[in-house]
Amino acid sequence: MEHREFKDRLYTQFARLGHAVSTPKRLELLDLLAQGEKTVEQLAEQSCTAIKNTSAHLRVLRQAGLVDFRREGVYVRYRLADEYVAEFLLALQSLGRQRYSEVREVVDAHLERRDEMEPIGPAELRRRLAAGDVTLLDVRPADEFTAGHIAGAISIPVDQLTARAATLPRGKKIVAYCRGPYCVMAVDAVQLLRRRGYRARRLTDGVPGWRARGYPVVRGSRAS
Amino acid sequence: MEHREFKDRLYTQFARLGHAVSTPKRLELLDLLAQGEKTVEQLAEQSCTAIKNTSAHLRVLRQAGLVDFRREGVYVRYRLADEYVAEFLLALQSLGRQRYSEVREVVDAHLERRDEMEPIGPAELRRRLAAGDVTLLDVRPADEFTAGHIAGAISIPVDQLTARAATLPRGKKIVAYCRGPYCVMAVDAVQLLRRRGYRARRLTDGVPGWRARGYPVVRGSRAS
DNA sequence: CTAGTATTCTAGCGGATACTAGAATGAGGT
DNA sequence: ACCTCATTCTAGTATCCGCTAGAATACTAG
Repeated sequence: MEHREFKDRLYTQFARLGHAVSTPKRLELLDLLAQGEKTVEQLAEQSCTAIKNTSAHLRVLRQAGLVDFRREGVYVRYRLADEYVAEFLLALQSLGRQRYSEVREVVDAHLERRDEMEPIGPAELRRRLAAGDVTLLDVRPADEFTAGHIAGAISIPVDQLTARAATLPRGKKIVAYCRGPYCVMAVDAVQLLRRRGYRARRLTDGVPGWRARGYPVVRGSRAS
Repeated sequence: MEHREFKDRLYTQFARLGHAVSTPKRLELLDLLAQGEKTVEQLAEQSCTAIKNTSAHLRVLRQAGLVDFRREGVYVRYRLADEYVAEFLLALQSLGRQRYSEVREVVDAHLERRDEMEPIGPAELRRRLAAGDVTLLDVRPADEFTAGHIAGAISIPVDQLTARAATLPRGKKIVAYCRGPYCVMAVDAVQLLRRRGYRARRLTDGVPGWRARGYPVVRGSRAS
């Protein structure tokens, strides 16, 4: 077969992608980067990995063309190479959730309270935002909010929520979101808010899932 | 961090998927299986791999939950676990094409004649099929046609095309398709048909891409 | 220039895995 | 029961890769 070499080359290229996402740590790093640009140090801390190790994984991701970086002063900031990488990540996790009962079991075991959060989907939230009858709360760290948040959201990182909950309007329902369906911050936030008497629910997705639907995402530190 | 174990478990699961598609041979096997059920022997032959080796790769794919199998007499027939696996494959290859100039270069170098084939996309083909002004030709092996083909297509495997080309209607335009955008069979078919005076074009996609759009796919050995 | 910090590079170790060859299993046919 | 054939399992080897620690690089501040 004269086509052998062609096929080998072609599938070798595609396998670069597979190789890049064949490791738990790299998938976690990509998920973090889907929230926005981050330094090596931030990535290492947030993924509980040694910096050297993080750097090595980032090197692999860079060689696979999934991430890009730029120097900014002393720091090196990494980011996803483009939005299609984020979409691919979503597709991978979607297939994982579908094919692996272990994923569902692990998530249910750790976020067992999830069903009680009355999770709301992106489509319904969009309608409610348009109707203006919900307060949308981004509980991620402030820099991730700045890097990109759902239009109309206000930012209160979950570790400041105890102190700042009182600033939230009492009457309206609150919807909290965080990094994505496997992130605990929104779950914690909803639980905290409910204990204080707010009517709070959890968004099933994070910014990447919201953006993938073509819904509006805003950059900047202040929601209007 | 108490969540560490949760995250590790979760991303370890997702990494199973990545690991499964981190090898050229496994990607090639999945692509072949996207055409329909095949025996180990067929897969080994069509991927130019030793049977033992093929079996080992299929084992990995099985453990990753991407393929399923059943015994049928002496043979073991493998198939994709479900349609979402095929969609994921398409997503992976789409990102690969987008991110890797090597993919485009390799494809262009090997299928250099591709642009001359006046490739037609699925959406346009669908309109033309509805209008009834094209003959749709499936040039894959007969068993892949039987396992699933585009509604309205007729089957002439590319290696029988020389003998059977005369049965094609002269007046209508012909659109040929094969396994997908990286398969050479349709390119060869179009070239052969044009030398004989037919007006032939090539479909940019195969059955998996057609199906993923929700367009009609038919099983069975005869197109009506 | 020097000092300090963030990040990358290099080398070594241990575990995983792709490939190969030989043995074993499982189903059908005689 | 026996034989045949498709497939899988087991064992062995070479290779790759993830982790770790020490050295080197790149930038900033003074």
